[in-house]
Amino acid sequence: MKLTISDLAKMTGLAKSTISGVLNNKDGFSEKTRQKVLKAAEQYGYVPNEIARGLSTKYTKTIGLVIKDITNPFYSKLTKGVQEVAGEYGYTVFLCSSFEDHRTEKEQIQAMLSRRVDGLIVAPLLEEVTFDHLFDLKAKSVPFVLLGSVPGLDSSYVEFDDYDGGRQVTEHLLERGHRSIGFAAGLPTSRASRERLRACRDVLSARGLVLRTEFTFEGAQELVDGVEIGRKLIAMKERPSALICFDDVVALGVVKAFQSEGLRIPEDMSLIGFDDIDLMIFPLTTVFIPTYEAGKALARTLFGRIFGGPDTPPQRIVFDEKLVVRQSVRTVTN
Amino acid sequence: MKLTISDLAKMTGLAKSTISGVLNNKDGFSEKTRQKVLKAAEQYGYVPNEIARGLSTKYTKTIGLVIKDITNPFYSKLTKGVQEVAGEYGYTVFLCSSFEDHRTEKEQIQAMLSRRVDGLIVAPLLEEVTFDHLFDLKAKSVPFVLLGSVPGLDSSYVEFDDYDGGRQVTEHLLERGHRSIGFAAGLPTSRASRERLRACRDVLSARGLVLRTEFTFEGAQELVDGVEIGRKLIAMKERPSALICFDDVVALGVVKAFQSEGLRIPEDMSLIGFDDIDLMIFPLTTVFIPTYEAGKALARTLFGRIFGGPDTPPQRIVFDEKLVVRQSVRTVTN
DNA sequence: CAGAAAAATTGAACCGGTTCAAATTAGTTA
DNA sequence: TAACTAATTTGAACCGGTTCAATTTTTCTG
Repeated sequence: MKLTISDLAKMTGLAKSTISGVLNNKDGFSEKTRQKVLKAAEQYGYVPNEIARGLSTKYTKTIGLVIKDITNPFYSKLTKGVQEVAGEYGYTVFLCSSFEDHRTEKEQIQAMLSRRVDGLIVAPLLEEVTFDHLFDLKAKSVPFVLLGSVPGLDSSYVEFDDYDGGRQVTEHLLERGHRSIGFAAGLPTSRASRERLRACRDVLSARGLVLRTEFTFEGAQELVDGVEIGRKLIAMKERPSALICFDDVVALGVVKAFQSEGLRIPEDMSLIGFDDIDLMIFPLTTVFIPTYEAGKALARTLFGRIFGGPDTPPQRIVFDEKLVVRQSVRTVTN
Repeated sequence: MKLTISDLAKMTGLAKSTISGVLNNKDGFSEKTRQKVLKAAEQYGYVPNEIARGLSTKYTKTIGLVIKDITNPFYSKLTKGVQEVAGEYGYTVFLCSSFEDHRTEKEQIQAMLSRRVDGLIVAPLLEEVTFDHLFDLKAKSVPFVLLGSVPGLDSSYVEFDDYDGGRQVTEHLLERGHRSIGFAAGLPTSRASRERLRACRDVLSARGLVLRTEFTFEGAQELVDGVEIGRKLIAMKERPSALICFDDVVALGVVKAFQSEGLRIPEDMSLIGFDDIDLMIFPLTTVFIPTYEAGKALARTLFGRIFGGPDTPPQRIVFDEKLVVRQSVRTVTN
């Protein structure tokens, strides 16, 4: 059915190796045969089989991207960045989603490896015990770059200064006079969330304040989680004057809950998010995170390693986070 | 470096074919050798090379997904659906974005073919002249499913009843008393947009009304496009009483523009979108489109064809669109 | 316990490319 | 034109699996 290099060889009366050579632009072929081959390939619509090529060259021109959820603007924008750079290099990307499940993450990585990707970009779930699969990658010297560093693993990574983002946000709230602050944290598997929470606690305690447990929520990930947290807050007799949300999506959920009860942000509670997603129309004070740029950086770093060989020193890239003040935080005057 | 089947053969003293057979769960092997092979594979961490396997079996356990822009919730949700079903089948998906460029779309498809994907899901750009690449797929009998039918091409597809969606929306506006309606259409390459626009015109003209050219916009795709259209509308001395937007993202842009000028929806203009995206917190009247389900259906249909062979009759699946009335359309009383 | 049948294992060819040393052809030079 | 060099072209091995007819081993039967 499909035309192979041997077919072309037969048709042109040349050797397989000649066809291969010409098609790969190697020199040492007469102009005559070169044309003959090219014409035949063109005429019969020859499509090289990258699978076969990959088998001998060891390069599949393929990279794997393992993220948590493509539906989240954070990851879709990052993915776009990765794709764009990959395209420049003639690479195609396998998209895998861990769906926030650790076992799935491992399986996906395994699937990528068995498909012999030239490299991997992984946004790993943070699970205390089991980074074995990532250490394995290093041991097998598979080129890979992580989104977010993993303790003890000396690898390339791209990350955001989430601790500083958490700091900026908390200080901003303090400056605006807030003393009672709540925190809607993400899943415990999110490094970013942990860092932001840690920073928040640090900044507060430096002022002699604490994050009260009843104002601290966990596992906020999707819009509905934000809605639920919003509802809980509304139901409380006493509310924090401001809530820091793990990301804009969760913040949107909180806004939705408040709006549906006729409450207003920031009048009834101040709100802050992270990511600065494009689809935001609510004037949410948030933290800009260069996800698109990070996606590109991840891909560039990976290609650096793929083409640079196993001795390429690990790259660490940290992007700054930047507070974007809009109108969801009010000034508290006592 | 990497362990191969021949390595295992040497280590166990068995033949390559034995290793292969056991690893593929073929029967006809004694329990003793079976264990021996399995143990060795486990112990030395053997990872099968799907590339090599693909070369002989012709199955790469890989499908290609060509969409327009992963950043758009419509496509990211659809992608999630595709991924989920693919995962069930042990398949991995190549994600490609055409970035709304026809040449890129062709190149991406070509790239997928050269990587010998077992099948393709394509959300094709609608360009009058050149569907050749899709007809080619059929000619080469590559399994593929389209998102949206292509005129003259007898292939499997999954689509939404966009015409009916456009009808519902327009009739809803008419019922609410609107007579002066605007339309922010998507890119001319969008089938959905065309259908909706056509339906809108049809319904209006059945009532003796027309879509005025100055109220008809084209090329709305991202949030910023919506913002721009919103600004233009605000600047007009006379505005339509309602605007139908190609999708929720564009509608959000319009909302944003209005809000930033202190104007309100629906008081100052009614607004309707399409998609019913999750991230919507504005009470936008919109049309629900089951993108996630469609993604699953696309994948299922594709696997039906992949496993069913070339004689599998083309499947056509049409999902209904359903108006979701919220609060962005006011009732006009003359 | 020989002989036949059944079960288990093997070896070689193949998938569609790449690679490179060896062979062939063309071009120079004396 | 013979001899030598440079330019082309080729053939065989290899990449890591799968497949299946042929062979070897085991088990069963009379």
